[in-house]
Amino acid sequence: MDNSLALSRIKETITRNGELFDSLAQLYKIFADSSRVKILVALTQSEMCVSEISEFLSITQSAVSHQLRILKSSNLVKTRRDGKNIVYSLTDNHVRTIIDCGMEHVTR
Amino acid sequence: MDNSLALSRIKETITRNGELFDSLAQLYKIFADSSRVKILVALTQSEMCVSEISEFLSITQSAVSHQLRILKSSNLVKTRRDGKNIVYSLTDNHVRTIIDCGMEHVTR
DNA sequence: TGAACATATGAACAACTGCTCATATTTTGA
DNA sequence: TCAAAATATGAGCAGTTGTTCATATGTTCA
Repeated sequence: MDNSLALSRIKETITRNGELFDSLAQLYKIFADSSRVKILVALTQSEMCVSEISEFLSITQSAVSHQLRILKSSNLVKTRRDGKNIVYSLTDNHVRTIIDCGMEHVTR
Repeated sequence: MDNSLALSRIKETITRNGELFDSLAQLYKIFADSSRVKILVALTQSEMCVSEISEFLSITQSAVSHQLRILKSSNLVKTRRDGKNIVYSLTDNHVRTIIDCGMEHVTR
């Protein structure tokens, strides 16, 4: 059987949409770190500030802050000020969906 | 408002299920590379052998082979021999689901 | 059998990542 | 107004990752 026609169509798809798949990999890169995943999972439960997050991650406040900056610049979380605290929360429900989706695979 | 009770429950959840979230991050790490994503997307369309994959990725055959080894050892793809060729295909539909899920976010 | 083809493997390297430490910035409340 | 508290930022570093090059392994078919 000759499937070279199908293959060239696939090749075309991958080549033409290359940047799209780059963004996809870029998105997954954000979820590809244990600290960030835990932060995001926690935020699916409740908004919280940096020091609260630091409490259950065994990394410094500085490290948490660095990670939150990555999450914010990727538009996965947003902030609001509450006195001395900066309160972080998820921007939308996409994060929840993506985590649930991966969880389904991990716990299968 | 005092939400310290809720917070300690979240902290408990994150701490107790730490390894689970580690695996989740580990899973996403596999999707966090442009070459691997493109390989997986291609395989959602059709099974194919190493040289065919090399054709539409701008990396060497060796690099493709290295990536396929990662995908195989993570159980995302399986192989069968067909003469001189090793044909790769997805082990199940989880991969498709995860890609679709991320795609939804990227193309929104 | 042996040359040609397809794939796998190992070493080496540059680029990237996540962390800590030190310090800067911003806000509160006495 | 100023010390204390909360967060952000930058430099530096060790560990990881994706690639290439060279080469090994395995398969076909003349």
